[in-house]
Amino acid sequence: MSDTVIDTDRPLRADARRNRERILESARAVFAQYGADAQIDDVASEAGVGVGTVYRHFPNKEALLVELMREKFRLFAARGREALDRDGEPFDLLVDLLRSNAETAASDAAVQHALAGVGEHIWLQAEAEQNELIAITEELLARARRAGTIRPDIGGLDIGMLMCGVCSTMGEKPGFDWHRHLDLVVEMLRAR
Amino acid sequence: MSDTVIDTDRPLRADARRNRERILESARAVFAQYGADAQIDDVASEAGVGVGTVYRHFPNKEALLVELMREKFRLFAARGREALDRDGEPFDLLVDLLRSNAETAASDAAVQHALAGVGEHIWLQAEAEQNELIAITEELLARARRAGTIRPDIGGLDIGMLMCGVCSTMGEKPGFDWHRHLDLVVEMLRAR
Amino acid sequence: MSDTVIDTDRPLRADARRNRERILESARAVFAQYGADAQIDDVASEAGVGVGTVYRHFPNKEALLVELMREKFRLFAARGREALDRDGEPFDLLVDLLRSNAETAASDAAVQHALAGVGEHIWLQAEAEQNELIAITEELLARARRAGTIRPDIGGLDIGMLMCGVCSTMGEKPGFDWHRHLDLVVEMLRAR
Amino acid sequence: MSDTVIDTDRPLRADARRNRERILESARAVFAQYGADAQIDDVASEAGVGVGTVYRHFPNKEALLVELMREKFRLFAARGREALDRDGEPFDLLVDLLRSNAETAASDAAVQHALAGVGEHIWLQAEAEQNELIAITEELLARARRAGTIRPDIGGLDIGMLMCGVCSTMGEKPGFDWHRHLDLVVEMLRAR
DNA sequence: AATGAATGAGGTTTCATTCAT
DNA sequence: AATGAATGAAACCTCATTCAT
Repeated sequence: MSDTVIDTDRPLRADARRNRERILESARAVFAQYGADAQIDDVASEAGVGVGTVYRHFPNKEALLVELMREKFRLFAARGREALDRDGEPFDLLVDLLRSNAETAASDAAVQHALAGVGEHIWLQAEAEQNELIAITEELLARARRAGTIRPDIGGLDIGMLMCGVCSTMGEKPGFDWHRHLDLVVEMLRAR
Repeated sequence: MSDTVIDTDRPLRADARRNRERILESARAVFAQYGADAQIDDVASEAGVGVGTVYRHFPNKEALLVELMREKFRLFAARGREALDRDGEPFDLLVDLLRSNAETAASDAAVQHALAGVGEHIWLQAEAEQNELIAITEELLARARRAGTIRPDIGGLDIGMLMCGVCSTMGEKPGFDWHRHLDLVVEMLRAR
Repeated sequence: MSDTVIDTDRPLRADARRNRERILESARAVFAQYGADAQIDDVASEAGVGVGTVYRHFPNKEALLVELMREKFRLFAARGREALDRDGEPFDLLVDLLRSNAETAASDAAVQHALAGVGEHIWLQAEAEQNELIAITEELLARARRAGTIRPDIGGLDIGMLMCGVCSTMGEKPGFDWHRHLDLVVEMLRAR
Repeated sequence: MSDTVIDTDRPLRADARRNRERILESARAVFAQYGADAQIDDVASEAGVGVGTVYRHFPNKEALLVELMREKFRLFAARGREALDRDGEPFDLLVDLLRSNAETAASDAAVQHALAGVGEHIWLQAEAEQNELIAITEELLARARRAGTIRPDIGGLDIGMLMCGVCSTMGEKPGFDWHRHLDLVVEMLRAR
């Protein structure tokens, strides 16, 4: 803790932090491409470190996946906060948010894995971040509700479920098109 | 089909067929409980047969999973055909169908696995059954469209995607409730 | 045993014998092509019988291989006897014999397997046939010795070893040419 | 080589190298005794390491066998080089070489397996070492040819084939005696 | 006597995790 | 703190042989 002051003059800790970053970066890339089946060894060599170093920073594979999911949720939350700060019609802001989040998920097999069905273990360990995200979503929903542009009975968890659903159709299933799926969801959300 | 007649005079076949049935039954149970990670050895011992017997009937694990999915799709299609034969408001018939199919999926981890996101390999090998299912769904949709009780732009593949989405929220994720998810989907489908 | 008389009026036994022949025929083909790694199932289906039938005639895979080797030795011996009956320079007769036997071996992976190095188990169970073959070879050698056209210190076992050696170079080893190998052997055998 | 200098300051490498050596040593022993049918697990436990360690050093069983064969070829080549450095009648030097190599092969079932007939896969993957060996043999042959003590038409590949042949008679086949076989080969090689 | 389905020990290989250096 | 070699429990699959029909 006391993050602000001493870090720079303790080179090893800075080194370790840099390593942690590199590991996460590689993990992002590797898991995004190959999904949760990717191997820790691949993450390590992509990061240019030994496996042991990965395990020093993350007790096991799951923990690494969890951290990646947390990151994603934090990213989604950050975008949500930006949306809250932005001017515009609340419903449209929400839709933009959902679209960009979906786009992010579409390029990351590990996210799809965690969001869609399997990988509950991972899901369950990111509760704080999810709650934060849901809270922010609720705020957007409240504004849209006030504006009368959204179905009034929709809650933050509903948004979560619907977006999980969209992610589940992002694979190579022939005939499926998650953009269309998302469009349908958006229409469903819109006030009549 | 014509179960009553010829079976008795093909004794060996009957035996093998019974085994095949038992294997599928066990596979259903084992995969339903442990998902696609379950082991062939477990399926075999659950069925009370040797591993070799499983491999005699299904060349590998995937083939077994595929067969289970095919079965499910056939079941869904059969229910669809029943719905087509039944009297009633087309949209309501469709909704009943979706509800009972979802209920079936909810009790089977392997189906969720295949429907939700991962397991595209499996999905891709059940094309014929999927197409059959989609065709039947289209017929139901057509009737509902004529009755004016469904959103007119919804197609069979849309139904497929939306139901995949519902399946993706059937896990233990806290706060999620697939019944609610399905209700939202149904409302979206309903003509305004 | 009394081969000539009773066979025709005991249909089952005739049937069985025909099966045995078919099994051996298929075994010849299958093992010739794939070597000793070929599977009993392949032999059975090639023969158009069930595996059980193969096992009724031969207690196990080895026994089948042994029988095939015995056959080969008998064939070699038969050719040897023909050579003994034929007129001609004894050494030349011997060389012709070796060449045609080598040609036979060259088209049969299982023979090579048994003759060359591995497969002693099989070798050891065909002693009677080998001794017969050696005895015939000795007779040919004796004649050639009397004619003064062969190295006088060569015995039947020597011929066996040298021919085993030739068989060991029949594989796909690049640069190797068993015809050349056999030519060298023949030159060595010739009296100076 | 330069074994004396750098090794000590690369500790981890030294460990791994020691393990690699132990694995090869055990593989030598195990394959020598049981032939190519021996199991990787046996090699591992003989070496006192886990199976995974064997697989870290050699991607599969064949690779291990190949390395053993390469070693042998390198040993044969080294002996050949020694012979080239030694004074003496070239033909006699060659014969000594062949005898000692044969003796080595006689105590190693895996070598016999690879040299004699089967195991072409293995053979084919040691080409470089074979070519080196053949080149050295050619040099010995050239000297003997100049000395007029060897049959002038014999080439390095001929020597290879003949020695393969000798190896093929090293098994337990009754009546066979590879020393006698080698003697015959030697006489064949000698200039008349 | 024939069939071929069933058996299951045994084989190779993978990969998350530990641990010596 | 970092390394990457080592570990070994699985996982999948094969195939010689048995046995119910």
